[in-house]
Parts: sequence; structure tokens; C-alpha cells
Amino acid sequence: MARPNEDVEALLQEYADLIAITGGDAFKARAYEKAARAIGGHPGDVSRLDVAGLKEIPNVGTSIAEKVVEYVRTGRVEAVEESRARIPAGVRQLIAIPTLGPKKALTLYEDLHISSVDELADAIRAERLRGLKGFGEKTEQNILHGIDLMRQAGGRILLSTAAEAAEEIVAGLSRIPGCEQCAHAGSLRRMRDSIGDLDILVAADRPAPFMEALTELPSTAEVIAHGQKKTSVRTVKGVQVDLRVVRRDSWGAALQYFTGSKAHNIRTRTIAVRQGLKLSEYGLFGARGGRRVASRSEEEVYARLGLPWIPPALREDRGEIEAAQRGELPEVVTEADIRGDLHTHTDLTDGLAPLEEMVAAAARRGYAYYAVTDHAPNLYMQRMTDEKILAQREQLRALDGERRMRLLHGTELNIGPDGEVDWPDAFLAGFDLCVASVHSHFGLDRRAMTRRLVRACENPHVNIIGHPTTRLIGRRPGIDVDLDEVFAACARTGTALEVNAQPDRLDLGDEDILRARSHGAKFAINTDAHSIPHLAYLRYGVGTAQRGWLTPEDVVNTWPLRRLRGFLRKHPGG
DNA sequence: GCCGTTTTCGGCCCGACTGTTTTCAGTCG
Repeated sequence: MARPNEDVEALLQEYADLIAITGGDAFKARAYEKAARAIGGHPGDVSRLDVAGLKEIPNVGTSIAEKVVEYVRTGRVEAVEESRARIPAGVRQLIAIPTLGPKKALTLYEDLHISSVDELADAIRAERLRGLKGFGEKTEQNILHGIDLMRQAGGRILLSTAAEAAEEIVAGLSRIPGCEQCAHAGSLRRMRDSIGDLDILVAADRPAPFMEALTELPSTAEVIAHGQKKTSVRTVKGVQVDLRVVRRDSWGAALQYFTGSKAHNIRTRTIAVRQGLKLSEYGLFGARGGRRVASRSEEEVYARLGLPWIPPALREDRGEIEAAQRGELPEVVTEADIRGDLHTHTDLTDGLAPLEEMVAAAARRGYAYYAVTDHAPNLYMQRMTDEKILAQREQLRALDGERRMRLLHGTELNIGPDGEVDWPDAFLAGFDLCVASVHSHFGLDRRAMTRRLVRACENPHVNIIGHPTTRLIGRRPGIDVDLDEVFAACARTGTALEVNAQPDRLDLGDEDILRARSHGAKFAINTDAHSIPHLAYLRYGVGTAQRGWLTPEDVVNTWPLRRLRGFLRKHPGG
């Protein structure tokens, strides 16, 4: 089984949804949700555990442990199958629509026999929802808007989903004899925030074994096209994968070509033409004689065009060609530059792992420092208190310095509608750093929202604006705010903007980062980890930062601790 | 369904907001 923890998490979440839709015990549904999250966030491989081992995971009891074992052994769970038989899959799709939950979904199914998003959209247009209990005009509009949002995502998948699928496929194909090189290309290699399909590239003499292998992978659900040079499949998770096999001596040109972007490639091909050359996926050729002048590596291809190698994340024709020609390409930040994570949670609030386990996992990543920033009291459901956070601080101080990693005690404050935060100044002064984020009142008008965020920046204790736009990719647009004013305020006050690495956030996104950087703002690339596996999401944040042209100088958590502490004091020039 | 120095039953993160109601259900964080 490929990604057992994620598979099990998805299955239990589905069961929780089905229980909720069928009007089952809400607490039972929540129990499955909690178990799903716990298993998704469990660092070990759950497919290797027996019932007793599984029960040691918090929120997993006998019943769920037995279902997990049943799933690992047989690939299915009888109880889930029974629920699936009662509720069509399309009904479950309905609750993915923002503002539409399980209760409304069941009403739509029972009263109007609606069992897909398309049917729902049609029914609203045909005014079939009129008179349905609990459905008014505004509800119809909200649902239609939610459906629009979903469709805008256009079947694109999250960066993390794409990366995990690609790595699995690359690993599988790399094992085949005759594989000289294998890698992913396309928008995944450029680390876009969502991915349409996967491009996998192999260098080998004989394409056939690789084409065959792709169609036979356990993750392959459907073969879309199966040819000599290209094979396309759809995975069980609905991701389209295009595989191309090239000869080894074309590897560099092919990788460059299939990495894109299209706009970047148009520029490189134009440069080739001006030099009397022709660039294709097979190589860089003399236009007349067709003699191959470069193709083995990307470096060689770029060099022959008079350019340094350009990091994939920059290849969007957003000025990287010109910068490269001037010799002014940014030395973009890499994962190795990051010295610590400045936004993380523990099980004191909604994280899964206790403090000492999160700290140990962070230390294993080789960080020089690490900040714990659990939620503040105004996120009421987390039930934070002064006593709890102070007790955590003591516990954290006791762990400080183990394995040479320094610990910072922080919190994630809630920015209220007026820009105020949870605690008074005197209490905030006790933290090493404060992240402040918008978690409510998403609908303020632009002026109020802008004033709100600027006020947060002006708070002398607020060091980082967490997930600044609060967008959720494919689910919720960012808040309506004058970002330029916020970015200017960040630069003026010494408040960093977060590049939140959670794959469904990636917030700020690349274009906003570029704008913020032009204001002179600083950044912090943070995982917002709620479990140990989340610490590895850092790479998606780094990729996003690279797309925003950030260098280590721009990113405060690449700095040595001493310099970071100076920044956290927010004194001008500090 | 999970959990327990309030334990084997009876709770379960709590409150705000929205839209539909006419006193509250549903959804969200």
C-alpha cells in the first residue's frame, strides 16, 4: 500500500462524513474525524501496527483500530461499504461546497433526489429548491457561489498531492532496468500552488517497459493514451499523469522543455532563433544543418543560449530571462537555508503531538531554533488560558538547548475585527515572538479589513502576520484587503509576512510575495505544523518563496538567532 | 466511538455568524 496513513485518514474521514449525512450520532462522526486526523498526523506507518499498537494512537479505540486492520488486510471496511451503499458518492461531494453541510445535503438528497454537484446547480436554476425547508434565496446564492469556487479550481490538485503522487511514480519507474534518469517536470517542478497534471520524464533507450509499467502501477485507475512516445493515465485519485521517455542525450533539453512554463519556453526559443539556433525537446540545434549543439543537461542548454541555469520556480517569464542576461538572477532561498520554524502547534491547542515530541522532531531536522506558537484565547474552541500557556512556557524552557536547538516561546494571536489581539501588552511582552492571524470576520469591507491588518502590524508585539490573505486553495478566496497598504505597514514596522507552507494555504502566494518584496517587507517561511509530518511541508513554502524571488536575506528564519532576535524586538534598525 | 486522579457512564473544544425563522438550525473555525 502506497501512503497508508493518508489512505486510512481519507477512509475514516469519508466514514465520518457518511455518518454525519445519514444523521447518525454527531459525536460518533466527530470521533471518526478525530481518529482520521490522528492517523494522518501519526509519524509511524499505521499499516505495520496491530490493534494494540493502533490503540496507542490518541483517539483510536478498539472499534477504529479493528477497522484499520481490516482495511490494511483486505483493502476495504465492511461498515464503510454499507454506508457507501446507502449514500451515493455524489451526495458526499455536496458537502465540499462551502456553506453546504451534511444536514442540507441530506435534505437535498431525500426530498429532491439530488446526488451530484451538477444536479444541484441545475435544480437551483430550475427553482426546484423554492419552498424546501431551510432553503431561502440567499442560501441558493451562497450555494451557487460555492459551486463556482469549486469549478474555478478546475480539477487542479494541491501541490502536496501532486508531489506525493509524482514521487511514488518516479520511485516505481526508477527501479525498472534501463532507467538512466527519471524525474518530474511541469508545474510541479516549478512548484505552482496547484497542479493540473503530472509530467514524468524518463531517460532510457527503450521506452516500452516504462510505458507498460506506468499503465500497470497499482495507483493507475485508467489508461487515457498509450503510445510510443507518450503514455497518459489517470490515477485512482483522479490525477492525470503524462509520461515521456527520451534518449539520454536529450535529457537536458527534454527536462527544460517539459518543465516550462510555456511563456518561459517561448522566450528561450526566441533567444535560440536570434542566435541562428532551434530549441526543441530533443535539443538545441543549428537551424540550417541541424547539428546538435546542446541537449545533455539543462545547464548546457541554458549556457549555449548565453544564460546561467535558471531555477525552475523562476521560469514564468516574470523577468527571469532579463535578470539572467544581466547576471542578476536572485540566489533564491532553499530548504537548507532555513534555520528554524516560527509557527507551529502542539496538543495544548489543536496540534496532535505533545510539546516534547514536536521539539524532538524539529531537532531531528537540524534546526538551530524552533518556535512553539499555540492558539490564543480568542479562538474560543481551543480553550487557551493564561495559566496553560505559562505552564507551557516553563515546560519549553526546560527543553531549551537540547541537541543545541534553541526554543522560542510564542503564540498565534487572533486579529480581531478592529485590529486588536488577545492579550494586553504586558502579557504579550512575555513571549519571544507573536504570530498574528485573521481567523474570523472574513467579510469586513476593504477599508475596515485594511485598517485591521495595519493596526496589527503596528502592535509592537506582533512579529509575523500569519497566512496573510487566509485563502484556502480551491475553497475560499483571500480576504478583501489593500495588500499594498499592509505590505508597506509591514516594511515600516518591522513585521514579517508569513509564507505559510500548508499545502492548502501557501499564503502569501507567489504574486503577493513579489509585491510585498517590492515594498521592502521581510518574510518568514513557516509550516504552521499541527503534527510531526507537517514539519516536512516546509519545502512547499520554500518553493512558493522561490516563485516570489525571495533570497535568504528576505527571510528572517534563515538568519542566525542573534539577528532574528534583533528583528523580533521590532526596534527600528534593530 | 473515545475517554477517564470528576472513570466504565455520560460527557464530548465553544461560540459566532448567517439565514431562516418567529425561536433556532446549520455551518464554520
